[in-house]
Amino acid sequence: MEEPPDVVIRRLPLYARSLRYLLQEGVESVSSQELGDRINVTAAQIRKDLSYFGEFGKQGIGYNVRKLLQQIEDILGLTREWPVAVIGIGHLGEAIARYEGFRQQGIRIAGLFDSNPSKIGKVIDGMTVQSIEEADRIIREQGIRLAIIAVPARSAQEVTDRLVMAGVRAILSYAPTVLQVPEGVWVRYIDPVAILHSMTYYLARDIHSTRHNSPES
Amino acid sequence: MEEPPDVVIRRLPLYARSLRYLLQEGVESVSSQELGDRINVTAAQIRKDLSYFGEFGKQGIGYNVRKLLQQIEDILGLTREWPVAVIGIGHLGEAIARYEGFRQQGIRIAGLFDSNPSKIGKVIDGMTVQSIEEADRIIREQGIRLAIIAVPARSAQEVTDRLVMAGVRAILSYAPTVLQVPEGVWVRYIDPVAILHSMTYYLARDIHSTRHNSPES
DNA sequence: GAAAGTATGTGAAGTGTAGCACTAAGTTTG
DNA sequence: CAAACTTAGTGCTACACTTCACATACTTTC
Repeated sequence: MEEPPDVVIRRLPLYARSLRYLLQEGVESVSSQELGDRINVTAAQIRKDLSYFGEFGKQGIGYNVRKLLQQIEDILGLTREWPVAVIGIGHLGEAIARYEGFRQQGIRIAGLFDSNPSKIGKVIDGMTVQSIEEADRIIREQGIRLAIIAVPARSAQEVTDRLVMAGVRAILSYAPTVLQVPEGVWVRYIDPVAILHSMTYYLARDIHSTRHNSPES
Repeated sequence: MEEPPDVVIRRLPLYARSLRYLLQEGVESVSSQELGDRINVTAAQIRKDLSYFGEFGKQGIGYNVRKLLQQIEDILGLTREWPVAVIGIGHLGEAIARYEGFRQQGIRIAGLFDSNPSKIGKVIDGMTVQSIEEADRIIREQGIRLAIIAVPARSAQEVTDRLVMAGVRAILSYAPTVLQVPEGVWVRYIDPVAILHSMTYYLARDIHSTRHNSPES
């Protein structure tokens, strides 16, 4: 079996989420077509994606929602719980710490860290903000491999180096800068400003012309 | 000249940002190689991308930082200011409203909206949270075409329909659900949970095997 | 229980993007 | 001022991903 491409891995969580919604709605069976319509992905794409991991459907029927969800969660490693460190407890870091969506499905906020002494000791949702100095030890002790960075761009690289040194292997960064990491460490970015700036291109163009080409991310 | 693909449009803001940093550092000239090294993009990619819009460099020299930045900002429509409506003022919406990064470079938060009466009237950074009922009028009056959605998944589609009806043409959604929009409306998503869930795949795999394929988003 | 209907899994074709490698044009060196 | 060096712009190639379309398999209908 071939190695699944990263684009496929990125779509799996969307399939999983959609299946969770279906489950809540009490739907027990779904076809690749129905699932695809919900998330604007073609049926063939879904079937191809899943085929990297096995055969999960029944011809003539479709997929059992609960079973497929379990299998995708298993593939993604969501059957266990992943402790996550959050670095940088400004407005954004605090919102992340409080976000219910993280609590579920395999993610557990395991530590909040900041370098600003005025933030340290602050309690957010039952968790105490700790000094960044403590991060190394706690990451090592708890075997934390996932971190979310919400610090200013200027300190993001320094924080990253530190985290990687302590054992973090996957980073979700909200800092508006590209991080350099050694082989074997995964970085993904959340960059709302860049997204907005890319959309203004189309808005500006649409104002000047009437030409349209297909939107939708 | 050919229509630039969307992937290229999405990279332009990254180039722009990197050029802004270079400008702050006092660098006046940069080669595609140097710029690429900073943001982990090949030199050829940068040159190819820019070639969709014209010729901005000097052979043997590279690019004038200030000039290239201006030209990219011009392409992206960032020479004017885009008013943005923010819908959903929970922890995240508030963090968005307070984020300094939005204030700069063409984006101006023009209105904060929520459906929860207990939120309405709240003042955030000098802006008063208004009822979602007011959004239609204000979007029309101010010609707002860009919106950020930070509402729960269950109300995201309803809010979207409303915004589109009022004239919004580009939406950045933080809601964990796929939105259906008519032709001519752009939607992009920020989905930290999906990103984390895609990274756990690699973390889980690395624990079970020693095989590595290249990380980095 | 045969025929019609539905939907998966997948080889093959099609599409789009990234990178190579070369030409052209400028600069620096001696 | 010529030779060596640097770097942009770009046609072409290679590759990766998406979509098509069909064989297969299961279900429902009559």
